[in-house]
Amino acid sequence: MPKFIVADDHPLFRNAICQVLQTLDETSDIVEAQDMASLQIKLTDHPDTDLVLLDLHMPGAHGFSALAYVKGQFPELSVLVVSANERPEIMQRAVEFGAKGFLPKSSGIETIQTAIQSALQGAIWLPDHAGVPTPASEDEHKLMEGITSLTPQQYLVLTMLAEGLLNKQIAYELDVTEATIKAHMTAIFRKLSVRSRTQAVLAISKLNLEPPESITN
Amino acid sequence: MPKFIVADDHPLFRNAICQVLQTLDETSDIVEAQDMASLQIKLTDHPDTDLVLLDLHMPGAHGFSALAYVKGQFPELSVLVVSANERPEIMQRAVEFGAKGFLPKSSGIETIQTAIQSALQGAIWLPDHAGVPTPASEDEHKLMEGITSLTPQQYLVLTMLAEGLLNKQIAYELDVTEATIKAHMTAIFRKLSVRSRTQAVLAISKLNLEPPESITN
DNA sequence: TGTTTTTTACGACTAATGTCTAAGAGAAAT
DNA sequence: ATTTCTCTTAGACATTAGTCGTAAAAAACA
Repeated sequence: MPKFIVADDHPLFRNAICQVLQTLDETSDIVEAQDMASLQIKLTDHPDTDLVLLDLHMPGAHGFSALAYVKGQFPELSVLVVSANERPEIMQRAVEFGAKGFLPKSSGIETIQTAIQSALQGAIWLPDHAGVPTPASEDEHKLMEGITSLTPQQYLVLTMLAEGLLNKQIAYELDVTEATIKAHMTAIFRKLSVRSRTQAVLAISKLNLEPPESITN
Repeated sequence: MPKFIVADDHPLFRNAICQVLQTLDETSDIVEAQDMASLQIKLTDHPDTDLVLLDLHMPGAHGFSALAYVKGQFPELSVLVVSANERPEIMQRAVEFGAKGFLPKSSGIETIQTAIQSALQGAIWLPDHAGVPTPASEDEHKLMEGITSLTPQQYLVLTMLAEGLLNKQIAYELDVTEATIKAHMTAIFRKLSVRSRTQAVLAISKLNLEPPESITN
């Protein structure tokens, strides 16, 4: 009776994945999440989850930073990245950054089954066309480690910063004082090895897999 | 006797392109540029240029923003975008944003010749695998228009902002007062319809074609 | 050549950011 | 039960960022 969490903001696709999970094992325990906030909650509520199917484009998820954060919060958790992206480098990066594999959304049912089976058994799975590994730079790893070390609240603040919000606005949204946000900012800058919010934004935008977000819309 | 400017920071590739231009017409007048600053100078020195072969990844060029800026400064100029990127949406976008076509760096010599001939004659040229057009969003066009309207100095300041530099650092580099940079910033924000440097950085990072720049290194 | 228009530049002022120190509350781990 | 970590806030302070009005310089234009 494997436990899954399917994290994807597209209801149709989420359903499709759940269907496939059912066919694999009818006793599967399946939980769904549609954004990073709900994923956080589900992960805390279900610490014995065997595998998370993670879309890196949900609200609150900024590309690989979402993967880094989840792996930071739950280091032992198995994560299978699911994305519409088909670029071989991206697929390789997912594994390099701690995922059990990369599943393109264009995959057929058998492929999805194979990938999940593989991930459940602890193996790495990648599509045939994933190509040869192209290692990430030193800086990229440092950045991922930084995000890994962020606390939940810090990650939340970072995502809101990445929306272009002022400290004042973030404070209002989270119902805390501006002083608190400033404190979080300072902590975030330290962990990401940057010196300003501008540099923080630049840093995490380097982890975005989809180039112009609007291009894929 | 057509006049060309080949703008690419990779010397080997620049040479290769120049070779091809020679084979097309030995009387060709060919000028080279290796970054946006030198391109700016060459364009001013050679106002009768027939075609610019523009790489969108040169120093100072932030993806499509470079195309927008060049077209803004020289609206009548023909530009053929040259890039290692192979994504169909990106190729379509180049044309949508005013280029005469998109030439992948992986192209063979005959292909390159065809593309240049086509561009010289005023026609649009795209690779066979460019797929169907996927129009850019309203916001994207607004943003491109904003960049188009930037003055040379403003564009320069914007690129330095996109490097994560402080106003003070930009002022030092350009040998002007911080007050001047601040004035430029305000003007840039107006034109890009943003309210802070953070939002400006977010805006132009949406025009970056290659997602994580370091991934392709 | 004389006249707009644009670009670049700057100072003064206000608002937003970021750092440091310190400290309380609560949750989680040992 | 004690320690550790996170989240929270405050105040004081220093720096950075952003707006407005204005003026010189350069470019475009008549």
